Amino acid sequence: MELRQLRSLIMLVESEFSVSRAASRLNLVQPAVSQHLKQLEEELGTRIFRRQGKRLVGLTDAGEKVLHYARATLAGAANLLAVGRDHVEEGTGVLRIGATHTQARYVLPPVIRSFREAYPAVEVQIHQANPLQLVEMAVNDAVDLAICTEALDRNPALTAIPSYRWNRCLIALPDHPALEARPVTLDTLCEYPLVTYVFGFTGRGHLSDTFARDGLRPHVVLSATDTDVIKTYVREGLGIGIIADLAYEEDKDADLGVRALSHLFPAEVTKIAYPKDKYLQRFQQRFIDLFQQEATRIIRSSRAR
Amino acid sequence: MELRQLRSLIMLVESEFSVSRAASRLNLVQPAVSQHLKQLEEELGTRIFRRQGKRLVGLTDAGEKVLHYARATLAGAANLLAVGRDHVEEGTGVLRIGATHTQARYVLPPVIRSFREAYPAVEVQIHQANPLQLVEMAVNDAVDLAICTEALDRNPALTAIPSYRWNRCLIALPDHPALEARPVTLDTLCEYPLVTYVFGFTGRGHLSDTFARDGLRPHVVLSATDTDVIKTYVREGLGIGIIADLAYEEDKDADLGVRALSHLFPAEVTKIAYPKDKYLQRFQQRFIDLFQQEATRIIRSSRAR
DNA sequence: CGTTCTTACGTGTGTCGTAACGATC
DNA sequence: GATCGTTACGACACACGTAAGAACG
Repeated sequence: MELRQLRSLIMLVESEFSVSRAASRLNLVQPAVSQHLKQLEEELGTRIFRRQGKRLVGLTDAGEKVLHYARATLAGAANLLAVGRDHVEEGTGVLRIGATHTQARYVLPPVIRSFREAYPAVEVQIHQANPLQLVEMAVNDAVDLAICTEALDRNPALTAIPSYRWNRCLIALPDHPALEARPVTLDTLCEYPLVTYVFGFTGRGHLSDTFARDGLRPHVVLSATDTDVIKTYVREGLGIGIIADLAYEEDKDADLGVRALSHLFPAEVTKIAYPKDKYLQRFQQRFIDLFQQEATRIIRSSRAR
Repeated sequence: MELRQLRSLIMLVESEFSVSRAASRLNLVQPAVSQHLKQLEEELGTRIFRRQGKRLVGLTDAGEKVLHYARATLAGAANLLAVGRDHVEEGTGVLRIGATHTQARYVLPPVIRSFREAYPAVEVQIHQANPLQLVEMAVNDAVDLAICTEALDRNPALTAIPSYRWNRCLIALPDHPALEARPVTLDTLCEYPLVTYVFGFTGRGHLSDTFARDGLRPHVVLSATDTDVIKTYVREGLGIGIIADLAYEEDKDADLGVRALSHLFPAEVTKIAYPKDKYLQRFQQRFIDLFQQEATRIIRSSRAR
């Protein structure tokens, strides 16, 4: 059994079972990959591919298990090489971060800035995705670190480090009556058309739960995956917005009224995660540290409101 | 990076850093292994071996990490092949069991018997060792399943399945006064010379703790790693014995008096363990099931006393 | 008929074994 | 000087690329 055979298997799966595409992505010719797959299946002595004619269209049950261990094997090999790189080309390489829109747009910029000062030779990549995608990307080593609030701590294959707590705030046009309520209650929020996140994004789960627990039905007129869209439509007068407090920017959002909502909803915890047993290079570890530092700064500044 | 290089690395470590021995154990010539190690070190770009002249004498810090991931990588590969074997040569292979003396001598025989009936083509190996060794053997894949009472659940790399509870009993020559005490107390046990297990073996830890908690100092005149030695010296009249109740055999030990001690000491739990994420072949899974069944039988028969 | 995988074949890389050399106790 | 390592070299294997053939829509 050879590592290249496993690479071919995995790339095949990630190429929707097109041998040709897998081959070109591996910088190989197609017959080479065919041979890898054939040899692997022969050595195992079991069908691992589902076929339609001579086309491969999926994995058998055995194949799924094989895929799992193939990933584990290559992950081990990758970690091994990472140990080497960490000791030699110190401070060079690639840092692949997976993050949701909220993180990428409002939290990461200052972290990235100080990281790039410390490690100018490291190429930083940010891959934006939704929480479920981020989990999968982290598990399959499509990113080195995943940052978001949901789902990360549900997967036992990941180590998730809690980084900071946040809550929501209400934004509205400055003259909107909702801003006047003392205090703002769940009922207040239900009186007006709401603009907030799509389910599964940025704490929307707990938000819906809270309304439901009080038997309330908020009138959501628009749900978006990112905060900028929400702000835009609040400015359009479509309704009042509920966003993550860390997404309210004192300077740029001065034209919007804001009220904290932390007394109404449970706090959310944003985490940073990576596969258990992954070898973290020094600059990756350093990035986590920087993120944690920045996180405490964020908390302080949004508490100030 | 090639798997054979990792095999050479691991075999080198397991051969006290003798390249020649590693080579012969791998059925290779010595220059081949030298080349593997050289290539590996070159590809990593870091020293991974500590050297004295041209002799390899140990690993650097980086080398230790490399070794860890090399093991993880090869474990993945082994699991992958196991998936294949499980689907093809169903019911053939090798089952390597690590067990303490008590398990091997008193618990396993009936399990092995029924397992061999079900899988006559599987070669069963029993490797006797102490609990700490068993943990290491399980982690390094020197055995497939490890069975003992201590230490197994302390290692996060292992899945440990609790199988059965047991406690101790007192054995003595039939006319010994200790057998007459109603009830037998810790004080009773301290009145006579004691023969029991060595620390670290077969529940000796909790035994000592219990005496210590009452401020008692039992008079241990002989400590052994296995029950047969204890029985032998009890028969010699050296003192009274404290052994695992499951090690008292109704038929063969009829010449010894016995009293349960479960009211004095905390129960012990024997576990069966294997590396997390190890692929268990069907017959391995079946062995665990058989062991669990036998375990419940044991409990019933020793409760009967 | 284009797409996709298989089969066939040649070339070049590289792995391992043999053998000679060097170092260390 | 015996043991254990490295270096040098050659033979065989094999992995990959090219090219032609076969199934599928």
